Amino acid sequence: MERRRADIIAETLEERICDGTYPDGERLDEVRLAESFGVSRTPLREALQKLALSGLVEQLPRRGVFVRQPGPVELMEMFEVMAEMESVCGRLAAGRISDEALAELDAANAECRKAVAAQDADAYYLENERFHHIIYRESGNGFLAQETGALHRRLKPFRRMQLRLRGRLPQSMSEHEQIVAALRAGDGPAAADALRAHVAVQGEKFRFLMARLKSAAE
Amino acid sequence: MERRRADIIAETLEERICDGTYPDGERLDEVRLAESFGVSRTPLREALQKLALSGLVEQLPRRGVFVRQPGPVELMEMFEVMAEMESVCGRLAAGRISDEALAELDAANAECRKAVAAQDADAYYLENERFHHIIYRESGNGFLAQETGALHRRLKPFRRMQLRLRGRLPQSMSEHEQIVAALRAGDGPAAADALRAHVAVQGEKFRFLMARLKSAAE
DNA sequence: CGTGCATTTTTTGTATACAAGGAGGTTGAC
DNA sequence: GTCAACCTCCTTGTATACAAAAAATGCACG
Repeated sequence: MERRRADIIAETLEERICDGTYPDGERLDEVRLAESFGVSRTPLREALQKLALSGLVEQLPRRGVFVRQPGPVELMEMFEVMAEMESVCGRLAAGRISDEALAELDAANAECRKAVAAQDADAYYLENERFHHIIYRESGNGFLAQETGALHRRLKPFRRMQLRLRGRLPQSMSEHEQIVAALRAGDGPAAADALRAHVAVQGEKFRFLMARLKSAAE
Repeated sequence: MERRRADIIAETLEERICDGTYPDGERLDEVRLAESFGVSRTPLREALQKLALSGLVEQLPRRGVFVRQPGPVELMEMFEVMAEMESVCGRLAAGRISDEALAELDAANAECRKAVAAQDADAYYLENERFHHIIYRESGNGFLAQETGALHRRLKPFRRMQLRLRGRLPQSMSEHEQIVAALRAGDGPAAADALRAHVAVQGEKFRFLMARLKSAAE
């Protein structure tokens, strides 16, 4: 499918930006990166443009590309949108979800429960991701599922963080169960509210983390 | 701001794809287009990649790029998402909108009314666009406003179409007034419902147009 | 006459070479 | 001594040249 060097490079750079290897504001030097990847500037430039369109880097004409980590304000905005989109997915899915998908959700939740028992936040996140993607898909709207998935991906590192807060795992777990209950009942508004709250609380927790990090830095 | 040839070319191509100059499935030849623009393949390729990321063309590795007009199903999906996003904008805006913005909405509506009286669908669409963008902005969420605007832009040619249906202009007008009333009252749910319905009806009208075109072609 | 393989040709992907614009330093004037 | 203008170097943007892969064509064989 994607056998172009440029795409592989874009993927790698995206990962590095998300995991913080390149801090905010860092200039990404074309020639140096090209060397390090063992390619010429051409595919590297294509990769950078791809990143620019995803919003991960800013491209100042004739000046270079700079890593552009979303600030606190933008992050909260993104979490708000994420909450709303998941909410919409849930509302639509409530009327369209199949029995098989409900079983899948149960299975994912069972795995989540195991992870909670094992206090394994990473494993929890993995299954949590599966859980959410099932709902996106069951919205019955491929375009919505894709867009929601894209935003989910972009917020991934930040969503993960807040799971490490004490007591968050069991709380998230119970929210998941409420969501499934609403979906099983075919109650659109309830599913919408439950999902919106579920994601909104993630934003809140994350905000709290940010504030703590900031005050710790001072 | 954007003084790169590649960006200008991307813009031009985007327009041509949207207005149907290049039909669905058309292969976009790099060398021919490069010649026609009087540039080399490099900036042209960058433009094509940009379009690929916006979803306007599909890029088969080692095979070329092809215009990819959204099919009826995908279009309806996009309209559904559009309706939901506008709805969210409206709900948020109801609690955040300023008096100045309300005045702007009134002004835009006044212009719309003039266009209705003049039976000028183009003028109507112009002011209609302004109307909606004010609401996006007043959602108070820059990220949401940007994403909603992007989708609006993509659906633009299809939104325009349905305005030419008989009786649609006055109907749309009255919907606008309901929306402003809900926003002025600070009634989030009402604004959300009004906006969702307003956009959803566009999707419906558009679907009707599609069906008619299709049957006419047979 | 049709089909399958090989060759040729076209086209994409990548590398390199060239041009243009900006950033920073140095020098000269006030 | 300081400010400004000019010059130089470095980086980005663009063009061209090269390589590899896929499509097309022709030839041979069944």
